[in-house]
Amino acid sequence: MIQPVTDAIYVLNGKWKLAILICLTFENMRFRRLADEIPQITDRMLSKELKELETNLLIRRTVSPAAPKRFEYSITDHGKSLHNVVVELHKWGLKHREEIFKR
Amino acid sequence: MIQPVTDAIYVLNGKWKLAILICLTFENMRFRRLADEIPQITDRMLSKELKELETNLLIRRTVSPAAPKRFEYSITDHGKSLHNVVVELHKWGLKHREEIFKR
DNA sequence: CGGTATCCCTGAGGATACTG
DNA sequence: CAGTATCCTCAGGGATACCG
Repeated sequence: MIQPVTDAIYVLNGKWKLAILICLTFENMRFRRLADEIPQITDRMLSKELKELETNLLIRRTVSPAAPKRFEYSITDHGKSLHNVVVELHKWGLKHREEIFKR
Repeated sequence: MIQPVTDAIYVLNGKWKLAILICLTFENMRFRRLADEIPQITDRMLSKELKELETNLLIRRTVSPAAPKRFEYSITDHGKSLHNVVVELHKWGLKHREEIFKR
């Protein structure tokens, strides 16, 4: 019963996963662009996180056929299906902040 | 914009937090009972996680006045307000499992 | 541009023993 | 029963340099 919840957390685990997913929600991006959008991330971590997201089918990496080759990352339908989760986390995060500060 | 999401994740972070919260959703429990309900957890980790959950106002620890003193943990209203988050994580976790296995 | 390869360090979490 | 105290391990993640 708790397992699916744990699974979900596990997939979203990693310091930059949600930042990357949220970026790609707005538009498709190439590697360098993502690195610029997410200020503190290193190339190494960006590379690692992208691979894990791809393995979990949340994003996809496409290569343009023509030269110069371009590698573009985009969110999959499965990735988009995280929307409700993110919305609830967002709502609760705001609420929690209030709750903590009013004490 | 991403900050509240990060906050929420941060509060739920820790290997046993959700397990503990879900246990306490069903009934109030004392330390030893929780340790029994969550098979792999050690006393040290249970103690740590309980303290963090209490600091974040998700659970409360009450001491019975009469001897023998009993220490009971229960979920707060704020803790209960995580319900929607947990439900969405659960739904998505199930969906994700399907998605991964059908490949 | 789109990454790898190395090296390193910290902190989450485990094992075990002990206490009031 | 309800935890603390100690010690230890390992993996997540940072810094930096390099490659096709």
